Amino acid sequence: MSPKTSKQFGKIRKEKKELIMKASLELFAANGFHATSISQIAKKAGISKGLTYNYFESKKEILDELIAHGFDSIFQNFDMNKDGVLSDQEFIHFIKQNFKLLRENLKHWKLFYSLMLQPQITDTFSKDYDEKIAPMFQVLSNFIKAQGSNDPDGDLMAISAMLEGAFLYCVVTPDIFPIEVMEEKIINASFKIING
Amino acid sequence: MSPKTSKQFGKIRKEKKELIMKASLELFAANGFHATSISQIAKKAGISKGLTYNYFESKKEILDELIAHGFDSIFQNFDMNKDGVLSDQEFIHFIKQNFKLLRENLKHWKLFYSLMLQPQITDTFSKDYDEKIAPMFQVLSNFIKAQGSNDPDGDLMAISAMLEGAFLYCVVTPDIFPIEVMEEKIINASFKIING
Amino acid sequence: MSPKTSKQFGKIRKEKKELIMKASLELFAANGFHATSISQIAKKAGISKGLTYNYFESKKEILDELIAHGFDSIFQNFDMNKDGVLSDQEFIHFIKQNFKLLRENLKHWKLFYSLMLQPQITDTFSKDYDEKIAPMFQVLSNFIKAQGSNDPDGDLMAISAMLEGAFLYCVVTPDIFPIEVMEEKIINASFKIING
Amino acid sequence: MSPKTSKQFGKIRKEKKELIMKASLELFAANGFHATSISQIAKKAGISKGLTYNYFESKKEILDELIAHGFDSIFQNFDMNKDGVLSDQEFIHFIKQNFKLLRENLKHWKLFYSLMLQPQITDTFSKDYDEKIAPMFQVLSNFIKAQGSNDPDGDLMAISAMLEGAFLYCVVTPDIFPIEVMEEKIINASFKIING
DNA sequence: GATGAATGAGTATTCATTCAT
DNA sequence: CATGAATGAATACTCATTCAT
Repeated sequence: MSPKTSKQFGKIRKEKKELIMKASLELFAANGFHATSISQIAKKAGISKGLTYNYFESKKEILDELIAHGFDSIFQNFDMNKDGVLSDQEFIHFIKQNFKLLRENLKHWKLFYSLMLQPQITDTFSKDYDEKIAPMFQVLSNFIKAQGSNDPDGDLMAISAMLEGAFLYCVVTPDIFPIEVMEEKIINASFKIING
Repeated sequence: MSPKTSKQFGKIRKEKKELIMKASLELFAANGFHATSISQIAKKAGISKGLTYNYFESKKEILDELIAHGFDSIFQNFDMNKDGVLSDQEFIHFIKQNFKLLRENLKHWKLFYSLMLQPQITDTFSKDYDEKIAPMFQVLSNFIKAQGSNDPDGDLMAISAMLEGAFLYCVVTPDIFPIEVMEEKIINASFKIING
Repeated sequence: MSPKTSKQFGKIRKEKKELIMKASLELFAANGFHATSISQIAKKAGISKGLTYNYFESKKEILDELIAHGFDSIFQNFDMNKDGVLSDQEFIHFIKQNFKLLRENLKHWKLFYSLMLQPQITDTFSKDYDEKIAPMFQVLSNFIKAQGSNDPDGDLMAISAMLEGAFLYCVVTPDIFPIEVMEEKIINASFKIING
Repeated sequence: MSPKTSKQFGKIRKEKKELIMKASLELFAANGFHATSISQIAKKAGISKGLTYNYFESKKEILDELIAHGFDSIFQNFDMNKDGVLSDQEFIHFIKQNFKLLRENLKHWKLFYSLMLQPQITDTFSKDYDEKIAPMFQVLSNFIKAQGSNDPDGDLMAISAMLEGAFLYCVVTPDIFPIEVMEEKIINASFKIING
């Protein structure tokens, strides 16, 4: 007879919101933002269209929260040794860690890549992304220099491109490129580039 | 008032069609397929909405022809030495040739990349792309083996990823990464990987 | 923990209901019936949406009760001398009394006027309004005749229109037309019309 | 076989636009702006919902054009003797002219009155209305002063209110108040007020 | 009595596509 | 070949109302 406590309501809100975001992420990643309708999201989440708007102001806001949340879940484990110098073993672990995060957030990465190619959707996104990814470059740069490369900038460019391309392959054709093998080859190639 | 010859008509048709495709490519590359309307295309091409349907069955068909045409213009210059073996100089030229094609067709590439990430748009596209790109892999593979690499498959993977990533950088942030420099570094890194 | 008496409950009910009606009146008067949502009303009244339906069957019913209640609060002080004859002083007092009621119920009047112009909202409203307002006409009519007007019906028409227009001005542009001045001029003009 | 000329298209556009505005005016006047849906407008105009947007950017734009057009059709015949002085006959004619315009544009007036009471709909509207109506006050003011009234400002106030109220009666209950009679009584009363 | 999550029908608006001329 | 008026289905979003707790 008593009304629900605000704690109960909070729990419901949290769970339902996650449900909607999960459904949205899958659809956005699979079909793109524009091609995904609120109806589809609601259907996939098993709720009514109207309820979506009890939790999000707009379709765009779902995307924004998804991006913010994606960033967090990807980059929260990403802060070791940012400014220091990595040993060979630590570098290897660093790359493996990145691939691990990729594997665990494949859909987020797919979403990010597709947003990159349609920058008008989220103008703020690019900036955030650049800021978040910059430390990664810094780690790489430090390592390359510490290894005594004779062209640190060039090597950084090549290795970054290689990583980006490897990620893209994993995202687009995860079943063709075995991520574990890719991972190992990328690590080996990195050392060859630096020490070559 | 002399009636136009069918040859003249053919020429007009061809030119109008190219006009529409040019407008579409720019809009699709800039804003994405879904976010681009037939009205925008017609306006940009300087024709009426209705006329568009005189040349294309649907919006989707414009995209399909754009993809097909993009493939052609990219890969038509891509058939030298497919099955043979490249010298170092020829390999360098081959990579440079690829970057040249990229530079000249930046919008097509942007479109391709965004389509890659939304495969449902053109299911046939992926297959075509794979078929078209396969010879490139073959050329790379041949070269790597001829260079005496001790892990040809691994090196191919790494170099492919590096190229793909380099292309992606050039497409997404053409003003940040100077393509010419990128080109040189990629070539150098390739040799290091193979010979390292 | 003693259970509330039914009397206490009744008091709570009454107060909550008045709270809702007060909030509704302000919003309806300011923004119109259609442009006002139950959410807004509930928020303004500091209660939940659902509770509104514990006191009113529907949004429409709030309006209906508001109208009924508005009539009451306006016309309850309005029954002196209905059938009798007014002296000059009493007539003046009568007009002043009307302006006083107007001033005290400006929002009700604004609501009434806007409803008048959208009769479909409350079909019953017009009839009620006519019935309620009829005695006022009667008082005016009696006074005009007693004053020896040579065109009682015409004068009634003119004075009624003048009062209605004055009320409208006061409702729509209360800051432009000083009600007190308006009041005085209307009274003077009435005598001029009757005695002219 | 030949395409429609731009002249033909212009004619179609003009006629269709008027059709939509006519339907909209009737519905807005009868039911109010908010309570009228685009579906209703399209249905009444005998066209599809979509076509409405070929002619108007939004529902609000229909209202705006309706207001602008209403002003024009009401006030275009309204510029005689604005700054001069009216004889008795000219004053009578002036009032009659106003009632004539009212009769011919009853729906526009109804719309205007209902907008007045929901000022948030068109903030610009009030200002325009005030500017347009000001000359009318000027004409009245000039006449009253020329007649030698001993309280010109007060008389202007009373007469303005009387006119406004008369208009409101005509708009709201056109079948109860015979406009012609009203007209005559208003004129008489005006003279009584001024000369009283 | 009180809450706010949930629903579903409704609203304005967009847009690919058709068609008469 | 060329036009743009016209359609209708789809889309994002709103809101009165219900209901489990």
